[in-house]
Amino acid sequence: MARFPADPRRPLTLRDVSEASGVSEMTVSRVLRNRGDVSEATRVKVLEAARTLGYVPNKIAGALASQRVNLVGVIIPSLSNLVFPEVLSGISAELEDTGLQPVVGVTNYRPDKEEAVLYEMLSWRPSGVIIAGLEHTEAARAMLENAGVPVVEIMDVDGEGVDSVVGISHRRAGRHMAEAIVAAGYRKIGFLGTKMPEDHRARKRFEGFSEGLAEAGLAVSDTEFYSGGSALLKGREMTQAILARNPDLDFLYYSNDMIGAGGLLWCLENGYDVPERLGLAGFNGVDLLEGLPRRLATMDACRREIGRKAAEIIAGRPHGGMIGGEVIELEPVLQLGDTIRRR
Amino acid sequence: MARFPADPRRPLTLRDVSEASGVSEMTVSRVLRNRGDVSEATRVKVLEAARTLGYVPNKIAGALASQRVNLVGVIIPSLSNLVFPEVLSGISAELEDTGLQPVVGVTNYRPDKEEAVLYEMLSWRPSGVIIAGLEHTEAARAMLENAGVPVVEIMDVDGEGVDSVVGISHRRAGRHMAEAIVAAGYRKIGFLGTKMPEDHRARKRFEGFSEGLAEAGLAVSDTEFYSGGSALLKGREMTQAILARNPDLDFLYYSNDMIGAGGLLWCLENGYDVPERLGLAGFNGVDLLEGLPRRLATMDACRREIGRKAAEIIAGRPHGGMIGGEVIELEPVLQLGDTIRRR
DNA sequence: CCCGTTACCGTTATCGCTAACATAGCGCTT
DNA sequence: AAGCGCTATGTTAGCGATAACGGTAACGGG
Repeated sequence: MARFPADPRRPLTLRDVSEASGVSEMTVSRVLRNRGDVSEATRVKVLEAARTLGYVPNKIAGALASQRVNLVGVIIPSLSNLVFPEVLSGISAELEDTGLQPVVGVTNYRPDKEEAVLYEMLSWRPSGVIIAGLEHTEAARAMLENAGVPVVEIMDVDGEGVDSVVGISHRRAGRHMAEAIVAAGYRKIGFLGTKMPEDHRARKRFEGFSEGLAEAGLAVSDTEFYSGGSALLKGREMTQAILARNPDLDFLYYSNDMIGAGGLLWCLENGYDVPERLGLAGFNGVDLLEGLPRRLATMDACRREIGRKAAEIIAGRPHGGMIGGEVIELEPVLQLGDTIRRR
Repeated sequence: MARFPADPRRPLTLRDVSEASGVSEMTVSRVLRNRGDVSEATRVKVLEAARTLGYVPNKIAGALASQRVNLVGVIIPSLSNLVFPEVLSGISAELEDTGLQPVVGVTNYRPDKEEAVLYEMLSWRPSGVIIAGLEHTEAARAMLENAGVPVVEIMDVDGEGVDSVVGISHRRAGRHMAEAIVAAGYRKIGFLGTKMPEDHRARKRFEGFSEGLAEAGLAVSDTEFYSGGSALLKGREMTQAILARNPDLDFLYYSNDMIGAGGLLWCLENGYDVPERLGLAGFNGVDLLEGLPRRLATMDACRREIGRKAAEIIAGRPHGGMIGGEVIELEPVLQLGDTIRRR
């Protein structure tokens, strides 16, 4: 892999390839991008030269000249939540052969971090932005509006979006779960969730859940919140705590499957009769649940599908075409599992 | 948020800000990058103008002009493995206030995908590359060597690196586990793992494990492999299968904690005396294990620490300074938990 | 033999920003 | 008053690619 140019440490440019193959830079550029007419002979010559030199195109220069960037910014709160990697996988799959590529930014559920990440992303002039949630700082919202590229807000449809929106209604999801629980005859219901004030979706589920209970003349009897740590362990601890405080609860609704799984394990170990004496339910439908001793009731949050649809919208917009934003609401499916009694 | 320029849809540039604030583009650039001396008065003026216009700098142009890119490419096999998000979190934490920013690429354990992702990343001329594993295609290796930026290969030290290497020896990890198991008096040992031929680290653990047993005059009595699906569930199924085939096994070594956890749950449900009659161990030390009925024996793979150290190396290299690569080997810690008997 | 077509390839002018150098104004020294 | 050293700002010349257009060779029909 010898280097012809004078300074062996200078990074390679189109010119190096052009000199090595005896054609103009423009022709090399055409070959490398498969664009325009190039004779088979020179095409082979150029590719050969590029390969032996080990040339890697400089997309920075390319993007500046063409005003085109094949990146899609994806902004999510966390990677350790398991839900978001699944959304990502849906996005990647859909983007696979569109020439577009996702770039991920993580906010840790902090609005200021989200704003910073968004700013950073937009400074690379991506072809589109996919961002979790509908709640943003004022500045972030302004940036999204003025970005001049398609924006898709995902996960949640309960609120006003900037452009397109793909998600589920967490409020209705909570309400549906409440209805199912009431229908199954449970009456003294506890709620266990995260303490994070910025987890708007969990909050909306809780609100919808409360409303659903209210319609049946019920209310949440007790709540327990946590933050940080191993979710499975927290689920155990919280379950123990809430049941110690309130032994006559007959249902526990967890804001996610992980703490729900922890609660389930704890209940089984401590001899609770699930689902007769005590019902349990989580949220998300993570496939981890399949390996549990009993299948926890949950609701599938359509994570992969949300990713797919969002990517589809970005990929479908013909280069900045500002068509009106669409709102796609998916229907989460209730899975009763083995922890809600059936009759 | 009014727009002064003629065409209201034209993206903003430095010139717009410069005209709005009455100074040269260069001065605006200086203000926005906090570089060079600018009087407080003009600084305020410029920031004000930039803010009201909603200007977002164009890093593409900036990078081209300055030959500097604040991105670090991070290439990992998967996001659903839980291990890699943790590595990522270590990287992000360390990069937090260096001005550098990680950009993630996922290979799905496919060498050809890895090569493609690497090519794509290098075409953006990042300041460094962090890549999982030591095994790459020939072309990928050549790209890494000629990239002209620091490269850190992570997770594994059993092999030859391109530049710097941060990880643990999976071979020795397997061997240590074997020694601990033998020392605890187990003799008929089964191994359960992934089928993936490209999971070199799991393979190396298995090899080291076999060597460790061999030194005590033992061998792996039976093996069971899987691919895809819910790891927890697979752990159950494999455990059932291997024990049905080979009821006198007295120890099961799992290649990761998830299938180990599934196995543990299955064993407990089916009345196995763990750890007396049957010992179990996994690998990784994921904190999910804390919520299990019993603490699975495992070895911490130092995931966060690996991320930190790798990022530290990238951040510490003064802009392309090609100092010789360092090799940092971390020591995984054996945690006996409750599933290896102690005497 | 001329001219229009087609197929291929080169030239020129940016893209938006920053490195490096140039310059202007100021206070102070000697 | 000239000269010096600052500080604050402007000017110039690219960075490495691509868009848009221009040019040329080869060919064929009239």
